[in-house]
Amino acid sequence: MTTLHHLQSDQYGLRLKGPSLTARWSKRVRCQHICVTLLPIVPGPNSDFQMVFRTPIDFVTASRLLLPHLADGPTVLVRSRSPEDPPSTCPPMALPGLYFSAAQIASVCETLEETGDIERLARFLWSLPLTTDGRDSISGHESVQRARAVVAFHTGSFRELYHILETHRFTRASHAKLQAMWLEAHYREAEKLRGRPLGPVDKYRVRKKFPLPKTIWDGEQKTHCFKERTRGLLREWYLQDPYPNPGKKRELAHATGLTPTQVGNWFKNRRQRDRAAAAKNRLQHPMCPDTSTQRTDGQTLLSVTDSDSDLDV
DNA sequence: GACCATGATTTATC
DNA sequence: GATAAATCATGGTC
Repeated sequence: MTTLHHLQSDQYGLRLKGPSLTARWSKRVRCQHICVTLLPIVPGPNSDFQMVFRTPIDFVTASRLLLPHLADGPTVLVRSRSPEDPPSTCPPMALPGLYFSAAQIASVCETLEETGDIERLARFLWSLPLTTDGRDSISGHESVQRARAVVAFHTGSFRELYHILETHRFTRASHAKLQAMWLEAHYREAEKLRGRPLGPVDKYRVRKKFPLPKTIWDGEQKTHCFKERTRGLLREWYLQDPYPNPGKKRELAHATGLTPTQVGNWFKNRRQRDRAAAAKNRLQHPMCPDTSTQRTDGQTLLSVTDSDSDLDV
């Protein structure tokens, strides 16, 4: 788990200081648990004991709750630093009773987001310093902003969600999830406004009304129609044989720049719509002879109707 | 808002 | 695996 790795690699040597007790904390990861041992440096009535935490957030929460009771005086926890890790390169974040770097906070956010425990994620975010302008090292971290967006979405704070998504640039890896949240939030608001579930067309209009912000969209657009030259080639081949074999499909795919699947879809749709058009034609003109012909292999081959040839396929 | 065209997907059948 | 049928998703027009 990423977070555990970060915590482990950071080699916490937390020191608990108080008038009557100085204890050194060591931490090791045991399976999926964080195991923390309190080792009194000054011999006294306090014996060694261990605390085991399931997740980093448990570790954080428990530290905040328990440590003040372990010292007589005000508790100060500091991260031990190696000489090559001067404080200026990694300013610690002042959680009450505990310091974490921005990277560590981001890791906790990622872990909680992965586990889906939004309530705990919300509590963790709430415990962070109040800086939301994105200029500090915490808010500048994508994982933290994504976590804030997730929490805003799940709590129905859609205004906040939109603000986060519109004012922070996210990497491509986050786009799919954030786009889904953006759309779903707008769908829910529209549903609430209309008092009924949205149909596909309603959703389409919502999407048009609230296009994805550039911060969560790379600008790539799916093509709605193939190029005219491509469609011309497909039409020609279809007239020759509406049931191309895999070899022909590959050949046509190469010629058009489409994938064989796209070629297959096109022929599939074309046959289906030709049949529908022919059926409709028969209903409207029952006396007219059937325009379908038979393939040499016995399957029905539908001719291209007048209306079909007018279609810009 | 209704409707259409079109590419993609899903489901059932052979 | 290929196909038919139904359906969804999207872009567009009126």
